[in-house]
Amino acid sequence: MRTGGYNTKVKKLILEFLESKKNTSVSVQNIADYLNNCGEETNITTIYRQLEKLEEEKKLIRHSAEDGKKALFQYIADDGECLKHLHVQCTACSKIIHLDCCDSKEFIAHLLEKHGITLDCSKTVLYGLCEDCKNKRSGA
Amino acid sequence: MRTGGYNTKVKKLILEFLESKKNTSVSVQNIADYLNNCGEETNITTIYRQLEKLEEEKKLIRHSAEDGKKALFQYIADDGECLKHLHVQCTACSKIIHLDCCDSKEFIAHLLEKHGITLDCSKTVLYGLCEDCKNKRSGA
DNA sequence: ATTGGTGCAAAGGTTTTGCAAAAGT
DNA sequence: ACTTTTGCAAAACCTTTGCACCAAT
Repeated sequence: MRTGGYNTKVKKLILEFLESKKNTSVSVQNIADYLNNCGEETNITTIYRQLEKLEEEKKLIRHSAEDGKKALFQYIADDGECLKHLHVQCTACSKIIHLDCCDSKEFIAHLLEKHGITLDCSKTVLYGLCEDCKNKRSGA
Repeated sequence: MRTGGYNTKVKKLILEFLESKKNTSVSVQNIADYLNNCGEETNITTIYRQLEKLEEEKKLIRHSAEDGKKALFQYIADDGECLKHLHVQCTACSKIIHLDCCDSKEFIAHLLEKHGITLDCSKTVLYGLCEDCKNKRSGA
């Protein structure tokens, strides 16, 4: 039995969009706008339902916008590596930085060893200012 | 000019409640229920407005529930230490663990030095399973 | 033919806003 | 007296649900 369901236009386009936005997170509205631009006007309900499925298939992770008032979605690398490391999202430009370096993995290990905490990387997003945005800001 | 505004019953009670819940985060509804139990029935709008002010006064931080559909609030230690370290919230029992150990601060320093990222501890919450909940789960 | 996907309308939940009345300073 | 806070009603916003219809296998 396949898990992927049918291959519909909407599903393909959503995945395509998310893939092209690998380094950010997108809102339901962002997706709706994209589909509109593709000439594939899609009811927002359909988008919600597709996202639900894509989340189950572990093709993306869901987190919430900074204001906590809506959901944002992030594409996950096919190899599943994204589920093993943390992500930082810049509070200014929304760029997502993948922390797949040793030190960050050590931090995750530290949490487990010293604090007994099993971190859930799919639910956690760190927020901060990235280098580029900091420079822009101090330059201003 | 004072920043604190007037000292109203509602404000006092909300702070009192948040202080008593230092190690969790509470929702607006939690606060409303508490006020009700105190015999101080309060319109939910008022609670939202008080929380807004308390946030400005840096007495609490706001983050979003796991489902991303509502805001949660966490009391901040008077000395402001909470703004300098990260917090983990257990996805099972909602307990908040303060990461004020050296290794965690090293991690924050690492993000700045190696990745140029200035982490914002007031906006970041890590999610994972705490030791107690993990043991309960594996024991079941 | 069967199963899964879609659109629409309606409803649910959380949060915000405007205005007049009440309370704190 | 003056300023802030409150309550109420209404609205805004995001998300979910039910049902009939359409599309993919």
